[in-house]
Amino acid sequence: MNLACAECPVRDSAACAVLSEEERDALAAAGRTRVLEAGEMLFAAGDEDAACATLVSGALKVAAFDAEGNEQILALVHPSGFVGELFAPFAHHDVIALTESRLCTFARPDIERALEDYPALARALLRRSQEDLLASRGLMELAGHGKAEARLAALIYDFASAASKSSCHPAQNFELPLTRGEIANMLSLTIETVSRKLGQLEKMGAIKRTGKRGIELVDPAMLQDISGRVLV
Amino acid sequence: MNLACAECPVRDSAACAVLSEEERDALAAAGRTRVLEAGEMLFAAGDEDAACATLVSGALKVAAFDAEGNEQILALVHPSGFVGELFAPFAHHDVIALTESRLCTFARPDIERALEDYPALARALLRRSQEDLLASRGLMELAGHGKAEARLAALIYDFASAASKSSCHPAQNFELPLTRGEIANMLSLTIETVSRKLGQLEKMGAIKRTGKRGIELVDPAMLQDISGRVLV
DNA sequence: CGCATACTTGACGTCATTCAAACCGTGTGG
DNA sequence: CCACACGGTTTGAATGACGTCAAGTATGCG
Repeated sequence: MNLACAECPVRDSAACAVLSEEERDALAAAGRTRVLEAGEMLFAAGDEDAACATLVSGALKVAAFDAEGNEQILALVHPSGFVGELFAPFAHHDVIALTESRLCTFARPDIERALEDYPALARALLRRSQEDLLASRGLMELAGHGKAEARLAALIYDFASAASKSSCHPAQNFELPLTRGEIANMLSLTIETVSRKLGQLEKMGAIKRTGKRGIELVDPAMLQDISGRVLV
Repeated sequence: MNLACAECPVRDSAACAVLSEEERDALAAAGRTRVLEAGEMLFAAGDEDAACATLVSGALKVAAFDAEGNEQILALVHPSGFVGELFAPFAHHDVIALTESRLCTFARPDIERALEDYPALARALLRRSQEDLLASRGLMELAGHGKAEARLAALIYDFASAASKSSCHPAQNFELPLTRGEIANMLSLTIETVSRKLGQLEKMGAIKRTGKRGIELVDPAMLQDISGRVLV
C-alpha cells in the first residue's frame, strides 16, 4: 500500500514537509506505510540495513537491553519524529511501538538517494537530528539528577507539557504513555519506588491519580519545584 | 588569525573534510581559530546566536546546571567533533574546555549559508549529529544502569577504548581526562563513592591507579565483566 | 469464572550519600 | 628553605534512600 501524503497528519511537521509536491510524490513512491501493534518491534539492535521511518501516529520507544535482559529506554519518539540510523551499518538499539503506531518507512538505499537528490531534506533531517540530540540530553538531565521524587516529578511535568496543545502550559489531565515499569527504567528506578513516589506526590497534593495511567495536575508549580529544575 | 586548513590535524575527519579545496577555502575565510584554556567556557546556556565550532585539539564538555548549581556533564567532545546548536535560537547548555583546546569557530549566519551552498556539508553534519546522538544514548546506557561499580567500570573501559589508537583493543595505560568530581557527575554519583569504587576495582585486580589520573588496565576482561555489558 | 497482567503496599536489607577528617602535591609568601 | 594554604583526593562512620522480597489488590481477557 502506498502513501497518502495528502491526508498525512504530519505532512507539515515531518522532515518531508520541506519538499515540494513533486519531490514528495517521488519520495512517497519509495516509501511504504506500516502499522505496528503496541509492543511490536520495528527493528532490533544488530539488524543490518534497518529501514528508516517517520512516525505518523502513535508512539515508539528506543531501548537497549543489558546483560541480564533488563530494558532501558533511551528515547521516546512522537509523531513526525524520525527513527533509524542513516549511516551506521547496523542498528544499535531496539525500536518498539508503545501504542498502535503508523509509520512511513523507507529502505536505506532509497533514503540515501533522497539525501543526495534533495539537499533540503538533508537539512531538515539535520535539524531533526539536532532536536533529537537535545531531547536525549534533556532525558539525561532528567534521569541523571537528584532524588527519585525529583526525577519522577520532572518526568510527569514533561509528559504534561508534551500532552498539552498550547506548548506553554502543561496539560491538566492526561494519560501517562508508559507503564510503571517503563517509567521506572527511564528513571533508573524500580517499579515499586515509582509507585510509592507517585503515592507521595499525590499525598502532597501535587497530582492526583485517576485510574491506572491517568494523571491530574493539581499543583503544577509544586511539581516543578519538587523536580528541582530551574523555572523558565 | 585565519585558518590553516592545510596543517589542520582533523582535516580528514572533521565535517569539512567532505568539501573540495576551493569550498573549504571559502568556508575557512569565514571561520576563526580560537584557543581555550582548561576550564574556559566557549558559550553558556542561554547565549543567543552562539557560534558553532569544530574541535581541532583538546577536549570539551557539554554541561547543564541544576537549581542548586550542581553541574551535570551531558557529553564529551573530542577532536573533529562539532558543537553548537544550528537551529535553536539560543544555546541550551554550557560548553567548557576540559583541557587547553583549539577550535575552529563559525558565526551562525556563515554556517547557515554554508549549509545552503554545500549540500555535502549538510550531509556530513547530519552524519556527525547522528553519531553524537548515538554517543549520547551510549552515555545514558552507561550512566543509567546497574550499580555504582558497574557504571564506573563501564566508563573506565570506554575511556580506555577512546584513548587507544587501534579502536579494537582498549589502551593499557592512559590518563582519565576528567577529575573525580567530573566522573562522579557523569555517573550521578558522589566524589567519595567514585574514589571508593576505584579503590575496590584496584583491590580486585581489575585496574591499577598511577598518580592521580593515570589508569593501568590490569584485567580488561574483568572490568568488562563488572560493567555488566554484553561482550561484542 | 479463573487466570494473567499491571499496580500497590509493607517489612527488611543493602548500598550510596552525607558529614567529617586526614592526605598529598603544588604554589605562595615569609 | 620552610610554613602554609589550597584543590583534588582518600578514607571512615553513621544515616537514610532505594532496592529486594513478598503479599495483596485491581482490571481485563479467555
